[in-house]
Parts: sequence; C-alpha cells; structure tokens
Amino acid sequence: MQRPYRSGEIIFSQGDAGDALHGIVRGKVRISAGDADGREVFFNILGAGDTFGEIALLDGGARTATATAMVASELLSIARAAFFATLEREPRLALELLRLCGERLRWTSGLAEDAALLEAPARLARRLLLLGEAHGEPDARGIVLRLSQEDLASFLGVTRQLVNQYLQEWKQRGWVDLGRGAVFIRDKTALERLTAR
Amino acid sequence: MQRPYRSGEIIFSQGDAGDALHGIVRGKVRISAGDADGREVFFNILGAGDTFGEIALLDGGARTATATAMVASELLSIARAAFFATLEREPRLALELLRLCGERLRWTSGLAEDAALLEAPARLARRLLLLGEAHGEPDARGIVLRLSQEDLASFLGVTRQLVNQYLQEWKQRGWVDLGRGAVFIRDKTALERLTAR
DNA sequence: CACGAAGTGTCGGGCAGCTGACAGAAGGGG
DNA sequence: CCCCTTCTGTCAGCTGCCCGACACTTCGTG
Repeated sequence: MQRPYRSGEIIFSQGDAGDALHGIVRGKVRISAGDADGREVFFNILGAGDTFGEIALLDGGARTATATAMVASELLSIARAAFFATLEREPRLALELLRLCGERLRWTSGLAEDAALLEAPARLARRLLLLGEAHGEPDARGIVLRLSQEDLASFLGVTRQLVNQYLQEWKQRGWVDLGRGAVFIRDKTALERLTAR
Repeated sequence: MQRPYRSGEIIFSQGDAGDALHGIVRGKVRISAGDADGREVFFNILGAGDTFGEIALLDGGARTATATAMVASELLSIARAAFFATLEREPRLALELLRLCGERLRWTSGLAEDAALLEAPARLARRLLLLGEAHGEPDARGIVLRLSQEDLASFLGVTRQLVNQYLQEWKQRGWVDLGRGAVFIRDKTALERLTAR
C-alpha cells in the first residue's frame, strides 16, 4: 500500500522488527545507522524508483539501519507475507529482487573497502563523485549536491571540520564550489585523480 | 562442476569478469579486496557449506573482491547461464539465494558500520568474537582462531603493530592467549564489554 | 521582522594510529 | 639438520584526524 511521509519522518529505525519492503514513488530517503552516543553513519541516499528494506524482508530479522524521509515522499510498501505470496504467483519478481541485492551488495562492500583502504580526502572525493552521479543536478555552478557538510561527514565517518577543511582546499583550486547545504562539483577529473588507489 | 584447489590458490581476482557462483564442499576461503600498493582488506572467511561469488553471478559485472583458498579446498561451481537455466525449472532456488544475499548484506553493512563508528580496539574485539563464533575451535587454551595478526589487521584496516599492541594488553589481563598464527579467546564477556557502542 | 536554529569557516591542542626498523622465535622444505 | 621464510614483539618518531570552542551567515517561523 502507498502512503505519504513528511520531510524528516522516520520510516523505520535500526533494531526495529520490521518486515516490509519499501519502494520510493516520489522523494528521497536516507539510510543510516547510529550508535548510542548519537554518532551516525550514512549508508546511502535513495531516490524515486529505488527500493529499500530488503534485508529485513528477506530474513525477517531486525532492521540494520534507519530510514528517514529527507523530503516529503511517497512510498509504496509491501509486507513480508504479501511479498512471498506474490512471489509464488510471479517468480520473475525474485529475479528483480536478486538484481537489487547484487546492486546493494556492490555499494555496501564498496563502502567497507573504501573505509579500510582510503584516506579521508580520497573517500570524500569518491563519495562526492558517486553521489553526484546518483543525485546531482546540473547547474550553472557545476553539478549540485544538496547535502550539508555534516551529512557528508557522517557518510565518511569523519568530522564535519575535516570535511570543511578539504572542501575549502578544493574550492581554492577551483575543483568545487560551496553553498549553504550544497556542494557544486566543477572539476570531476581532478576529484577522480584523488581517488586513485 | 566440482574441482579441488590448492592452499593459497586464487579462485578469482577482484576486477575479473567472472560469472560463476561457488560453493565450498570442503576447506576455507578468504574473501578480500586490495589496492595497487598491496594493502589488503579482508571481508570474510568462509567454510564448508558457504557460498560466494553471488554479486558477479547476479549482475554479470566484475568481481568486487578476490577469493583465495586458505587451505586445500574442494569447490562446487555453477556458471551464470547454467544457474539461470536451473532457476527456470526450480524457482525455489531463488529463495535460497535471496536468503544468502540477506545474510551477506547483514555482514557487509555490519563491517561498514563498525569501520565508521568503532575505534580500533572495539573493532578488534568484535571481529574476534564474530570469527570465533564462525570458525573457532574449542581447545584447552580457549576458543582457537587460526589467523595471523597480519590477517587480523587486514580485517580491521589497521596495522599489524596496533593489533599486536591490543592483543598484548588483553593477554596481560587474561582475556586472550596468543600463539604463532593463532589467537585463543579466553574471556568472551570481557571482549563483549569492549564492543559496547 | 526579530529571533532561534542550523549551517559554515577556522583555530589550537592532544592523541590514536601509521611508518620504518629491528631482533628473536617458530616452522618448513631441501 | 640447517637455512630461509614467516610471524611475533617492541620502540621511537611523525601526522592525520578528533575535540572543543567560537564567530559569522543564512534560513525558517512565529
């Protein structure tokens, strides 16, 4: 069934006993995990056409992450029982879900690999490029990424100050431009050079 | 089809255009990724009954990681085309693979989360416990984990020296015992306290 | 339009973890 | 049995990143 979510509304929380798969009809959803002290890591940002919540759907276990609507959004949800019932009648649905899982696994293992192998500036450059590709909108000042530096920091597992430090450096060099709650990517190639492993 | 692998033999390498799913009949396989400079991250260690290589199987893309036989092993492999052909006749296979994907996603996102949120000692304690659960053998000196400190370090994305430093500290306190190429877990509860987030 | 909240920009001080280096112990293969 | 390789244990710098703090700007809202 379909229903709207307000901006900032929590769709489900890490640890919840949830078992529904959600699809985004309209809007943006952020997937994150946090610890008791309020520190947070971003796993992903999803947009229209994306699906999430597949882990709990598959094994019926607790939610591994928290999903929050970043803007007013419209979500389509299907519960575990209903999903598996549909699967019986429509086996091709499984293939679709498998494709989704493959994609998700690529993204997540990429995150883990980057975290272990890359220094902060390389990780920042890499995430900027990936997010730019997925959610950036073209603009006079470059490809716009509507994310606060705080959010970027959570994405990398570093502090806001460090993110600011590198962005400032790159701004000097003309690689990016900065606005309140936004980063403008101006020189993709320069950022790509930074991510060289 | 089934075939044996020698200890240390590479099953597939990161970046390869592989498209087969592998199952472990006998032996142990390590899944890792590396950068150009030879640094390496471990993602997982798998044993008999486990399956791996599902990402490339699902989307036909490049291997995200390298798989190496840690000991002499026997693997069962099925190519992409054969797998999807079987899937047509046996739709329940898809459910099995979906369950596997859910499991893998849980593990991988746990890795990414830990890397971002936990300090080195907490990560070390956590991985010791998880690996101990999956691959530890009971022994007079505790639960044995047959892994060099070098390998443990790759698992966490830190240096061998740091791993050694914490293991020494914990050995003093009687929480673990150390041998060449092995860690003996003696006090699970103490290690669990360290992982508290 | 005034105020509070949220975001940016910037600084020092401190420390966790890295680099490089070396010595000793424990296998393993010829 | 001996040599070579692998692994452990340890130390002394160095540095990347964190923490706390504060000023300034922008935006939303009553």
